[in-house]
Amino acid sequence: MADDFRNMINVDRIIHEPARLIIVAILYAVESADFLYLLHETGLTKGNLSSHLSRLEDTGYVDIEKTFHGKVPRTICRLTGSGRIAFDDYRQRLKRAIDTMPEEGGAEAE
Amino acid sequence: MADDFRNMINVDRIIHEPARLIIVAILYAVESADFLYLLHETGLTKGNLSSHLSRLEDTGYVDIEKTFHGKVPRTICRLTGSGRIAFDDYRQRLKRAIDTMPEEGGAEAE
DNA sequence: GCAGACTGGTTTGCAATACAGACTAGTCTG
DNA sequence: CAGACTAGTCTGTATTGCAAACCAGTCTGC
Repeated sequence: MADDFRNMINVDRIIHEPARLIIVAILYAVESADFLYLLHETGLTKGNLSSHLSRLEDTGYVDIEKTFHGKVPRTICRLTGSGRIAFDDYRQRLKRAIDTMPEEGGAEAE
Repeated sequence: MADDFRNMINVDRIIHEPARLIIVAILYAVESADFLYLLHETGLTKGNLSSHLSRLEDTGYVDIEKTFHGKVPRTICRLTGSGRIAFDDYRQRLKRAIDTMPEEGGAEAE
C-alpha cells in the first residue's frame, strides 16, 4: 500500500533540507536571482546561504554566474535543467507521500 | 505571499528526517508497534532504528515500553499525544508548503 | 550441560552536515 | 585617506545520521 510513503527514505537529501528547498523553489519561480535577493528572501545568514549555494552548484542543480554590476561584484543564480527536474520530482514524491500518510490510528501491529 | 512556504525553514527537524517521519507515520497509523515490526517496515538497520527511537523518546514523541514476551525481550512503541500533534502539524505545514510552491518560472528577481 | 547460533536490541566511532561568526577584497563617503 | 559599507567566502564547532561492533540473554545440538 504505502510504498509511495516508504519511498520517502530515498528522498533527495539535497532538496529535502529546508533551507535548500526554499532556495530551489525560489529559483524555480524566478528563473534568476542574485545573492542578496536570496539572502533576504530566505532569511539565511550569508555564510549559510553561500555554502548551500555551493552545494547546489556541486550537485548540478544551480548555475552560478559571477558578474559585475558596475563595479560591485554580483552572483547570479539560476536553476539548471536537472535542478528543475529534481525539484519537480521532489514535489511529486512529497505530494504522494502526504496523500498516503495515515489519517487515523487504531490497529495493532504484532 | 508564500509565507506558508517560507515557513518551511521552521519545520520540525525531528519529524522532517525521513527515517523518523516514516516511524512516526507508522505509529500514527498502528497505535502500537514493536521494534522488529518497525525494523522490517522501515528497512532501517537496527542501530539506526534504535537511535531514532531514542531521539523520538527524548523529544517526547513516542513512549517506549520494555516488556517480555515470554522470555524474549520486547520493546513496544507508541506515539504520545504531543507526537500525534507534532505529526499533524508537520503534515499540515508540508501540505500548505507544497500548495504554495511555484508552478512555473519566468520572472526576474533583482 | 555447555558450545555455538540466534534474538533483540544498545553503544560507539566515524563521516557528513548545517550553521554562524570571522575574515577578505574591494568600493564608496565625508 | 580613514572608516563604513557591500558582497561574499572560509573556518570552526556542534549536531547528525549511519552502520558496525558489541552485549545480555535464550535456544539448539550433541
